Amino acid sequence: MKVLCVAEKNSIAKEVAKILGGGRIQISNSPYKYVKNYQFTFNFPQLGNCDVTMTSVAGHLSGMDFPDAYKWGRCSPGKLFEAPIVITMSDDQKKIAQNIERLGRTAQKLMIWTDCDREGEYIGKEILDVARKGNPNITIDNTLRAQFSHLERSHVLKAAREPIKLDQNAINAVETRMELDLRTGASFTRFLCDVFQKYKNANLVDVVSYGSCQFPTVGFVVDRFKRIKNFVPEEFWYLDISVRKGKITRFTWKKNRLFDRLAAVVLYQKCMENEKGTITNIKSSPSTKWKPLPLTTVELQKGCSMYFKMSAKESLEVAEKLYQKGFLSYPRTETNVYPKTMDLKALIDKQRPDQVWGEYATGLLDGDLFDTPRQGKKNDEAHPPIHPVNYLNIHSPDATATEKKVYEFVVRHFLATCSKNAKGASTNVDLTWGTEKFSASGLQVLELNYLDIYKYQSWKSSAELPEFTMNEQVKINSAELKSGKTSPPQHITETELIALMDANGIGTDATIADHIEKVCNRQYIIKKTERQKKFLVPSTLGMALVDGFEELNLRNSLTKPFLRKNMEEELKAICDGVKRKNDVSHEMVELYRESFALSVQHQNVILNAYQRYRRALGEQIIA
DNA sequence: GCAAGGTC
Repeated sequence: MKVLCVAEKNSIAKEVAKILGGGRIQISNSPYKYVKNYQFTFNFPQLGNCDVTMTSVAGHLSGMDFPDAYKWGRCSPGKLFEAPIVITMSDDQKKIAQNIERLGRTAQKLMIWTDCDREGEYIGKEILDVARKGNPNITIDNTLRAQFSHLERSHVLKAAREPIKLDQNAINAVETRMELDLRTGASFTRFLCDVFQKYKNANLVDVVSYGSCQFPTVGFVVDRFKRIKNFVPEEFWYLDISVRKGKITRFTWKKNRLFDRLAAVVLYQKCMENEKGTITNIKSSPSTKWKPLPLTTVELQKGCSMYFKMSAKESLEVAEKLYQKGFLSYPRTETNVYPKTMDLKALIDKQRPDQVWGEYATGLLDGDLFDTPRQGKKNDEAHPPIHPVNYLNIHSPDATATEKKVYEFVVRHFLATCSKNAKGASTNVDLTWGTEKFSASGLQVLELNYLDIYKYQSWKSSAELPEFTMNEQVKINSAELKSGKTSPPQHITETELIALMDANGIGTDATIADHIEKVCNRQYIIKKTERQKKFLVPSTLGMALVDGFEELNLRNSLTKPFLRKNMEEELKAICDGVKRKNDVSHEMVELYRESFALSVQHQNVILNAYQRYRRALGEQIIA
């Protein structure tokens, strides 16, 4: 029997073929240069000895679009909520499809090896539809679906031997997402371009696009910017006291601060009637600084943005190159727990030759410094956390500067996850003076452990506290009533933006960087550097869009993350079989249609917001 | 000239 296996990308096809084929594989080219065909034999329990061709696609095999009659300018944008949708293929996708169709003609069975996530399930359906064109005997019911989450040998063999079926619910969920994103994205984008037409002619704005991820992204940046702009500093008062015992120790007020000056003055005067205070509690406890969790895409991007000032897009691109060259594992992952089968020590072993961290790696293996990694709670069931798979000598001139940084970061992070937590001892002393309570704390770092390799973080001992005893009467050395002012929040950094998007389900690990880049290109937000600090601010247009849409008071805000989150929940309901695709699609389309109608009706509100900001230009730092 | 999601 002939079996056609299709993976989501060539790298998976290659690895799976290597495992199933057991070394006897024939490789041939396909019409598309990134896809190869691997031929071998394998004994499937239900099918017996089979001639297998393993190939792949390269992500989605098709896209969605509107028919010609609904192209830009040929219909009013609102029509797109009910327009028919056609499946389209790019030239590259056609080449890939051609390969599968041809291979399908001679195959009796199709086995899907796409990633085990929602999109993977849909890609599986795309593959099935193409293979069916070559061979009508192939149906969704007789198509096999391999279930695997990583490429460990026994796991892959089990996946080949115990296939299941494609999950129609997951396929429906993705179809719903694609349809909604297309209808809402295209309709609002065309509408907004019309609204801003006269500014486009003046070259002030380019395409004014709407996307269910773009707007909330801009919304986060605008939100922070406004909080800074609208910030009013408030004066506060606090007691600042010190005690002398051998040396001077400062104590902080448990009330922290008061915004009522008179109340603070009264308390201060009451306390000043006492010359001494009493030590009411002494507590020493071990203190731990936790090592990092295994590395996800989002954490990689946050780290590279924070420590190397790299953009999210850039760090992912670099990690991808390192993955293609075989140095790093697959860099798009949500998983922050290592699979049980992963041989951590073998991976550490590969880092021994390094002139900088080789000694540390050796210490982990030969000493007693190795410690079981922490286990995060996220698992995408498709890819392990990012880790080095092969040694790269970054001290040689071959690698680029950014490759060196990213590789070193991944290695140090990986070694840190396999190290012990940092340990310290903290002491807390409570003091009562008159009616008020104060405290002082000291930290002694005892063992740096992972911090020896994870140079991006630090943990320092504070000045040691004197030896106080319980109920000890101590003389107050100094006592002052001081005042200060609250300060505004800082401008949002790309790191924070990534974290906000991740936490609110805006985009995926693979697309968050793309969305940030897109809203930069659309000139909704601007990257700024001041005093060597990089941050993001909204542009005039970005501010106006967020303000304008907020002023419309839509039932479901387009600039906040809730709508997208809502859609995510609806998609999950489809996956779980709780809701039907058509119902969700219909409900959501109606919801957007209502917002769209109001936006069209009150488009002057959006335009006014823009004109208002343009007039205010000059004294603003926004462009 | 439109979306977001895959991947090279």
